[in-house]
Amino acid sequence: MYLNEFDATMKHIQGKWKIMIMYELYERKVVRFNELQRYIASISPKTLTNQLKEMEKDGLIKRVVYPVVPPHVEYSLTPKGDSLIPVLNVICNWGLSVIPSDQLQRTLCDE
Amino acid sequence: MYLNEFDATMKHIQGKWKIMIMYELYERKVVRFNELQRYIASISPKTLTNQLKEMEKDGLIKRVVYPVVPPHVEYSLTPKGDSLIPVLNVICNWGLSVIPSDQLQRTLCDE
DNA sequence: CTGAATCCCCTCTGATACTG
DNA sequence: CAGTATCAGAGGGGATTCAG
Repeated sequence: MYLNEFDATMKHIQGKWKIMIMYELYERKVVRFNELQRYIASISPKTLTNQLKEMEKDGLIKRVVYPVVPPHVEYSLTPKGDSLIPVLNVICNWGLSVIPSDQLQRTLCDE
Repeated sequence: MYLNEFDATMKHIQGKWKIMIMYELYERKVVRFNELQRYIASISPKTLTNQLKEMEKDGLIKRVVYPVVPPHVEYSLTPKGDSLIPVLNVICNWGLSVIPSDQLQRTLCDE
């Protein structure tokens, strides 16, 4: 089977919210579960959990649990997650070139 | 909503076989339906049709019909499709960096 | 040869309620 | 606060058959 590398990358970024999660972690460095849920307005806790678990398993993000009450969990990008950011920018910039400018609302490219 | 550009690009490359189709068209320049079906061994005609239609609608590929019997249809990349190739290479190369080298069978990156 | 039509399955995601 | 449990829906893709 061909295209292993392509699929390898795609597996990391497939998932409706992963890029948005990456973006939030990239911007804010350290974010809690509840914050992600608020920033990404329409995501359900179940889906957020799923995406975070996959990303953690893929080595893109780090999950740190503080054993306190109430629970406190922090998510952040790993170096591997950081290394994916430039790739996302390339993807984003190509998209920029194919969207009619009057449909652009806000760009995250090159931020 | 954010991330318009990213989603715009992703819409173009999402679909289980689109990258493989892109790759075949990039390598062979002009390919017929039946050839694609053979090159991409396990794709069903229905799925192949779907992917080609979407890609044509997205402007990535060009479809030329010769009104003869039996039918003769040729597919090729458009300039827009060509412009996506470097993006695919970036994606592919990142994947190359995260796959253990002993799992690599064949690379399409930088070809 | 190039698809279209049909049926089936399966994964992903959403909505909601609940727990330690 | 940070999830888990459960139910449900939509869409993508596979297998097969048929048509112009």
